[in-house]
Amino acid sequence: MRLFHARGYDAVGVAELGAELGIKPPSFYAAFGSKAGLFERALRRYAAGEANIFARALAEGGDVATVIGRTLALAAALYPGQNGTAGCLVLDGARNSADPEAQALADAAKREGCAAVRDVIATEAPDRADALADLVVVAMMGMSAAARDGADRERLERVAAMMDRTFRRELAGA
Amino acid sequence: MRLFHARGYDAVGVAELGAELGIKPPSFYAAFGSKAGLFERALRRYAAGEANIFARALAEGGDVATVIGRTLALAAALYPGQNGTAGCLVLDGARNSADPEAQALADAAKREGCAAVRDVIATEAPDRADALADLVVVAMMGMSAAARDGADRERLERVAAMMDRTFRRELAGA
DNA sequence: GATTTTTTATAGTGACCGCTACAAAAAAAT
DNA sequence: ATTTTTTTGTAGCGGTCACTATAAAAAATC
Repeated sequence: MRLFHARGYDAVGVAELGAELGIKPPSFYAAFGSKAGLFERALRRYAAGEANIFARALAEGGDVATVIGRTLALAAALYPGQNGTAGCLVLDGARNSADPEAQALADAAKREGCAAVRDVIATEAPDRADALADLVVVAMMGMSAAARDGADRERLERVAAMMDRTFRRELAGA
Repeated sequence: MRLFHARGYDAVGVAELGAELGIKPPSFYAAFGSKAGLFERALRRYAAGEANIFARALAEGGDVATVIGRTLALAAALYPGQNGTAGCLVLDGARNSADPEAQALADAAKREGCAAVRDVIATEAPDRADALADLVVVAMMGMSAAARDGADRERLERVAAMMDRTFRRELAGA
């Protein structure tokens, strides 16, 4: 998960993944079936843990604006990463990958996350849920990309604060 | 340029690039020196043409808010692309690339573009130019990523309109 | 302790990568 | 028209890719 997160799907080889896990290729394939098989498990583990910032923000309760603002703040705190693991694995892990299977896996995870955001927004603004969800997702994708390009937490937090104000205004009135 | 734009630096091979240009590998290396050499020329051509949406927006004049709003609208119109060339070549062309030379070339082009945005914003808001430029750049990176994930023009235009309102509000008052 | 089953390491599969040596063909110069 | 230079195509360089056949070691069963 860490290697995929740090360098992206294509840039990491099976031999290196095995070395990180302390196993050799045959054991790797016995355990995961394929490189994409491990990627799928990495995506699931990622989405099931603390990296799922929207789920964490949602768990703390509050109205939609509070949840979204908390999500953006968590993104700013998490996306700088450590050991090169910047940005979001789901959003950017298979970006520009030549492997259609990896693309499909990441795409499915993205759709799941985006749908969760949209559904929560729809509880307060059913008519504009799609547009508002797009706003949030574009903000997260942009922050993930900026983090991968080296943006630190301070810069991301400034952006997150502005995006939070934007979302509240857009949610409140047309 | 089109192949790099559509699939990213690593996913395109020299043989395929040569086939697109109607030349064989030896002629390719005689003309461009290396794969990264062609990528550099592609980035320059991209930034020198109509894909440099900020330069186009700036050329039409107006105050900072007008220029930024126009930039975001142009991004929404351009980023869906055609023949798979979605998003921005500079922002996403070397994303997750394993080649440090390609990364450095794209990074330099990004810095150049970001500096241009910051400098223009600084003419009206010198104190908050960095933060406001980050907001714009994150918006563009997010729209580029969303376009690469299949977002169409309509969705991007809705996001661009919201980001335009955000920028005007943030520029106007703290 | 002997036998069977599972797991692992060694080694290598064909395919593709960026890149290039070499020689044939085309162009230019004499 | 002959020679020289440039350009180009053929073929292949070493290297890495995801993946696997085979056989040795370890574990489990009898």
